[in-house]
Amino acid sequence: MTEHHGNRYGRSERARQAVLEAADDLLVERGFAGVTIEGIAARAGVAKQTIYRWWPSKVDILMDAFIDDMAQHLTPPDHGDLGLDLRTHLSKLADFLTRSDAGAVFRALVGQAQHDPDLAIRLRADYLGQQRERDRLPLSRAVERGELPPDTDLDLAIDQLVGPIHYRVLVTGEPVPRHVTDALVHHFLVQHQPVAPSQPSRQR
Amino acid sequence: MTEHHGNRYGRSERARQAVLEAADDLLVERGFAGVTIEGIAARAGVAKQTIYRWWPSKVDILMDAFIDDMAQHLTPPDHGDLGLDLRTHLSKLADFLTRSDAGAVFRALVGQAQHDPDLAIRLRADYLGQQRERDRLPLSRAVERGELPPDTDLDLAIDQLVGPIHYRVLVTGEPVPRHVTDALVHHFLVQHQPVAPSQPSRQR
Amino acid sequence: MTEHHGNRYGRSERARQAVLEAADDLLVERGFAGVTIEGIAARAGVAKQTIYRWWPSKVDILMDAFIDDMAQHLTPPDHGDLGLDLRTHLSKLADFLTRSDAGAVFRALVGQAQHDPDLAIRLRADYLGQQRERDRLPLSRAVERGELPPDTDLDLAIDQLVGPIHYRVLVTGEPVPRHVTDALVHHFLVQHQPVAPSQPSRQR
Amino acid sequence: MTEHHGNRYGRSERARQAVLEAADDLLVERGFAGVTIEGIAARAGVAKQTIYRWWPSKVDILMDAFIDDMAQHLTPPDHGDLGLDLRTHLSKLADFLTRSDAGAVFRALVGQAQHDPDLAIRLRADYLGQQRERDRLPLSRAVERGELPPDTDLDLAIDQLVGPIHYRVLVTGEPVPRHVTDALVHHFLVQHQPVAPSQPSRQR
DNA sequence: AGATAATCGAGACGGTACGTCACGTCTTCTT
DNA sequence: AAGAAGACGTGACGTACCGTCTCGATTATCT
Repeated sequence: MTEHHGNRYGRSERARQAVLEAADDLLVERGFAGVTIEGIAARAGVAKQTIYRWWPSKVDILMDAFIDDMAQHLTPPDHGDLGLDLRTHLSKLADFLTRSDAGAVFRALVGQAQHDPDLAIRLRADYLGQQRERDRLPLSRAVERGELPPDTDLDLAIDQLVGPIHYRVLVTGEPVPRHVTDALVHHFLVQHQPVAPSQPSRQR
Repeated sequence: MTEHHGNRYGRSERARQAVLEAADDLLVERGFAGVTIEGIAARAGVAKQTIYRWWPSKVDILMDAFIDDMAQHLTPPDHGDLGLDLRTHLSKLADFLTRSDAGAVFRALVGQAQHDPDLAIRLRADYLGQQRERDRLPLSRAVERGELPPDTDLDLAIDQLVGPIHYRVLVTGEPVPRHVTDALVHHFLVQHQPVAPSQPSRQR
Repeated sequence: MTEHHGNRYGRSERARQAVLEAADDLLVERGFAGVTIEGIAARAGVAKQTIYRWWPSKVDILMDAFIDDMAQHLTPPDHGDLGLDLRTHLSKLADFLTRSDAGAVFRALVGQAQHDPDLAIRLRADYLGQQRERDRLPLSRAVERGELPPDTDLDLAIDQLVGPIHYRVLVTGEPVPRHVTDALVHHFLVQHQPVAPSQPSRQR
Repeated sequence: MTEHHGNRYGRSERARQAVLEAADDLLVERGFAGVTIEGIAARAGVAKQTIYRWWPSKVDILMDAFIDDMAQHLTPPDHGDLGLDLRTHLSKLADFLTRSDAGAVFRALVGQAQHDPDLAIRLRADYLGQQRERDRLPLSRAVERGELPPDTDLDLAIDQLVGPIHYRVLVTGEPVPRHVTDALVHHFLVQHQPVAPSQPSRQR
């Protein structure tokens, strides 16, 4: 890819990358209010018009940055054991939400989505759909393996597993340590485990 | 209360009410971005300085408006039965979050809190603490009645019950119908019911 | 006059002066294209909005500055002698147009008026009318004194006297030295002097 | 001339014409400020780069358009009579300045020249020099015929004749009807007519 | 019965960021 | 080589609100 300043046959990849990085950096450094089009343009060494040419608003920039970051993340493992898979997945999810830069962008986007129905729709279309697919994987595999009954309501199950984590992150602000995610998985398994009366031990 | 333009010994209640109502109206009519100090002042027939004298920022105005609205809401009932209490409470909570004007203000405040750590702190101090007390009531009463074991982790229980509801409201945007809240309560009860090994049926 | 930052009972005189001076300075230093609202605001230490509050455009600022500068200028003398009055007046006019800062502003305004009919109208209303009155004074006094016939077309006379000066200044760019203005006056007097056939000398 | 999009051996005459016409049209339709390179390019169906390749600025385009229009205009007639020649010439000049499209372009260029010394120089080099030659013709012929004394200052004479017309057009905005140009000629002839003491009538 | 001082309305002020327009330069592909 | 197309960095435009300030009017209490 040759360096150029743009022409009709394609936009400048250099400008695109610089904008996404600048937006990401500004969000982490100064918070959502500190992300301004002018600030991004100045930090990225890019013209405001170039930003407006390709992104309708600053949240679209953050969305692009977020999608780029998320490309390969949060795909749950497959150990062939529901409990282990879930514990690993939820723990990673909690870490992502509370500790990573991408998680900070996600929180900002979800926050802004409360004020902006269009953003909410795009966020669901561009990210949450895929994420829900990933969240569903360990469960559907468990159904196939017979670990879960075939009539299990997987959507409700996902809400039960990831809902409390998001609630802590977005509402109460409490941390989500490992023992919390493990406890969520434990209670979930209790609900659905075929009750085998004579073997009471089902803890990991 | 007589109309007046200021006096030496106290603020104008009329101005306070007008500001809170204007802020509320603007939020509902034009969304969070449409709530501006200048807009509130103009609609309330109040000087900007009067607003700045009494509120540090527009979110404080919304918070005041919200607290006023919430004064007596969402106190869970006491039927003496954990399942019934929880089903009623969660259903009301879901309605509040998804359907009421106050719920719209709450969603806006939670959204803004993602960008504004100070607001997050105030929101927890001024509202969430009380709300969590109310959420805890049915559970603590159940412990006293012996419906739940005394070592139950009530905080985790609350997260399990209200977390999925908030997750739907704030993140996925899906509705929270009655059968969802009932299912949440059902699964919660299954987890904590003293396991009676020889009677596998545990559906209500 | 107490220093203040503006209130409903009057604008800031300090800001007004600073804006007019900044505009004047920028015109002289960088030319008309160098006069920008942002530049004026920056140099005057004033907010752009303050400029837009009081002036519709940059030419209005220059007009104000010009009117201020012109308040007491170019009033022709009264020596009781038409030739002397006119020679003095035209010479001062030429100096004003070619050498003074105010003249530079005038040339810029006349230039812009070629592109902007509204400005042309305002320029005539706010300045040229008064200036024409001043130009007319020596002539009307001469009529009263009997130096000029009472049916003299004074408007045409003014055009004949000041027209060539403006032509040089605005069109050909040639200088307008004293001998040129004197020659204009001389020829004008020749035209209108009552022809006394037997006394050919009529030069001063 | 075949339609083409560039070739190796010379510029596109089609593009040149389209640019000049577009510039002219925009000036007449939207005024000087409405003439932009981007607007010309769009209307002419020409790339911006093509314009920049051949003209340094938009005023150069207007200048080209103006010179094209002016090729054969305003050459004064030769009736062998100074008064008649001048009356005809000045009347045509006034019409050109006040009524023609080319006159509108000329006024715009003179206006812009007040802000742009480079343009002023080019305008004088490319147009005013030739025009001054044309203005001088009737006078120099009159000198040759003996109608004017050989020591007449022709430059001053031209300024006296065309100066007031330009003054009205550029400064006061008054119309320049026939009787005004005739009066200018009349007064000019009075100045220079050899004084014949015994015949006072010298009106045309 | 005033006098008085905090509060009120109004709105001008110095700022920041917005989103748009046109500039003049560039790169690419076509003719 | 010249042209059409259009992306690029640049800078000014005019607008919307921000939070601060000053002003004159209002009015409940205190002298």
